[in-house]
Parts: sequence; structure tokens; C-alpha cells
Amino acid sequence: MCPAPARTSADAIVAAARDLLAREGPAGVTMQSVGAAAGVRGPSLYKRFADRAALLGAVASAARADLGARLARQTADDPVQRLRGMATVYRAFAHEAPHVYALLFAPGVPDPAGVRERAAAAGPVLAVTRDLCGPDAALPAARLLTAFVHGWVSMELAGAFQLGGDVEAAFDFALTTLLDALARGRTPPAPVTAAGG
Amino acid sequence: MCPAPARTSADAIVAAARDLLAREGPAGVTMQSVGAAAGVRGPSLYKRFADRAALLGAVASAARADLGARLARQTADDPVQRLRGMATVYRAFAHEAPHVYALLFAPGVPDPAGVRERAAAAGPVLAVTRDLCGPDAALPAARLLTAFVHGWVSMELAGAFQLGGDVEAAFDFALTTLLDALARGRTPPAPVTAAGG
DNA sequence: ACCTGAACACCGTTCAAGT
DNA sequence: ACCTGAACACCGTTCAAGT
Repeated sequence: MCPAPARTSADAIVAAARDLLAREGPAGVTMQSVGAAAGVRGPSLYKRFADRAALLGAVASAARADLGARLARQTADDPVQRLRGMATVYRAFAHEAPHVYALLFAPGVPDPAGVRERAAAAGPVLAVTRDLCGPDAALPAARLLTAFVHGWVSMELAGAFQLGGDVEAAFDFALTTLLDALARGRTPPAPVTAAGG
Repeated sequence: MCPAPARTSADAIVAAARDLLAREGPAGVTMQSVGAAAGVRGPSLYKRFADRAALLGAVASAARADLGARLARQTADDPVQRLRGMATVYRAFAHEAPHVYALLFAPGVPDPAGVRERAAAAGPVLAVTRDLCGPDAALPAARLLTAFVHGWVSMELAGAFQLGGDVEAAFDFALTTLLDALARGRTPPAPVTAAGG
């Protein structure tokens, strides 16, 4: 029995903002439009988020968790098969909602959950690279693979591969080349001490 | 003897905008601030650029040309040496002005020079991958390398590698792994018909 | 305790008026 | 032909006033 019961929630606001971002891009995510989609006026959002950047940070955090869950759902026994599945899922996630994906690597978007969240997201990838090329090379291998897949979809979404060739086949070729190289199990030239995506 | 001689130029405006972007980020690039840096008022910019997006597109175009020139300056005979040099130069370019670099792959930034410009920028990379692994594998190899290097610096700039390890050594390890794999000269599984960055 | 309308500062963009 | 001040629409953000 509060003087004024809540008419929305942080989760509902984040969901509304993510949906708007996916459908209309960043320009469609105004405090007014997000509020309206969550059943409230713009200024009310400041009750739960410090500002628009914090709200976008929460959207990024939710999207990262979602992507991490999809990656963790890949459970093939063969590490190469599992990594292929993860790469496909990752790429599909990016193509499904390009503006949401772009937010994950946007400079200046605060990361509320921080380091712990990024480590959790990196978990499934590290587990499979450990299977593929051993504990010593697991981290650098994960970084190499993540950088490649992120770079590839980022370039795709920016329209950098418009000049010809079968992009699907090219991705498959590149991924195969990478997985082959990593399966050969090189060890890194310098010791690496902690985990990180 | 025009009724009103020009007090600035498209090039000067682009240079001013690029400088502001490098020093203050996108929020610092307002029509007013760019105009002031170019010796003119905000509304005058519309005489030479359709809108802010077009101005940013011109900045991206100039930065791409600049990056392309730096890559082309790498002329070591050994393809592996040349590619290492290019990767280092590319990474330095991104670290030097992160906000400018981010613009190159920002979705929604118009590309005025278009396909031809992107092909020209890809030229030096294609030339060296041709030397490294032959004409058939040159394009997919260039795409693999570009995607990796872009993805890596993009993750670095987004703060994705904060969790530990020597990032410098990790980059070197990853690059070596890639170059080794490509030098082995696999051919792509499907024919590719045209060039593209 | 949460929500709202009104207000403020700021920015992109347009345009009639100057030279 | 180019530049400017003034104006408009829009957005993020604040806050006093409501319930």
C-alpha cells in the first residue's frame, strides 16, 4: 500500500528499449518512446536509470546474457562441431538484430555488470577452446576466434562485403582455416594469467 | 568577384570535423562546433553537406583514404613481414583515434565514394595476400585477415580485453597463427568471382 | 513512493534577409 | 553565391506538484 504503486519495472523498460532499438535503431530509442512502450512518461524512466546511457547499458547487458545463453546451448561433443555451432549462432544473433548487436561493442556504453558478466559470457567459448587445443592455448584461441567472428559480422553489417563472392561460403572457409590452425595446438609465446573474452 | 566569396571549403570542414571527432568524440561534433572550427556558422555547412550524416560520411571517407595510404606504404618484400607491418599500422591507426576508427564501421554512416573506394582500400591487402597464398585464395585470405584485425581492435577499444594477459603478445600470437595457416595456401571450397574488402 | 506536466538547455535543420 | 540570425521541432534532463 504505497502512496503510488509502480506502473512498470526496470525489466519491462529494458525490454521495451531493446525492442525499439531492434526495430527502429538508436534514433528510435528516445526516453519518451521507451516510456510510452512501457506504459509511463519519459521522465519516469529516471526513477530507475540514471540517464539514457545507463538504460542502453542495461539493454546491452541483457542482450549479452541472451547471447551467452544461446552459445551455452551448443553441446556437441566434438569441439570443432561445437565451435561451428557457436559461430553460426553468434552470427545469426547479430543478423537478427543488427542494432542490438552493435550496442555490445559500442564505445561509451556503460557495462553495469562489468568484468564478471564479460567473464561469464566468455565461459562457454573458453570451455570449448580448452577441449580443442588444451588449457594453455585456450584463452588466446578464444580471443582469436571471438575477434574473427565479431570482426566478420561487424564488417558484414557495415556493408563491407558487398563486392562479390559467396559470403556464406567465405565465412565457412575462413572458419575452417582457423579451426584447423588452432586444432594443431600451438602454444602461445608468453604465459597468460587470467581469463577474458 | 562573386557577391560573397567562400570563407571555408569542404576539405577544411571535413578536417575540422575529423579533429573534433578525434578529440571529443561524436557528441563534440555539432554543426555549430564544426562551423566554428572552420570559421563559419553552423547553418553554412548545409551549403556543402546535405546534413550531419553526410558530413560524417565525408570524414569516414577521408579517414579510409588516410588508412589506405598508410597500408600502401608497407613495402617489405616478404609477404609475411609486409602483412605484419600492415596489421601493426592498422592497429596503431585505430588506437590513435578510436572515435574516428569507429566511424569506419558504424552502421548508417553513408559511404559517398562507395564501392570503388572500398575496393581501392582493399587493394594493398589483396596484393599481399596474393603473394602469400596465390590468386585463388587471395580474396578469402584478405577477408579473413581484415575481419580478424578489425575485430581485435574493435574489441580492444570496447574494453573487451581487460581481464588479463599480455594483449600485445596475444595479438602477435594470433596474427602468427593466422599467417602460418594462410601461408600453407589452402584454396577456398567455392569459386569467388569478384574482389572486395 | 512513484508519476506527471512544465520548463530548460541544446541540437539539427530551414529560410528569409543580408552582402 | 555564400553567409547569417532567427525560428522551429525535437530530445535529454530536472523538478515542483500531484496522488
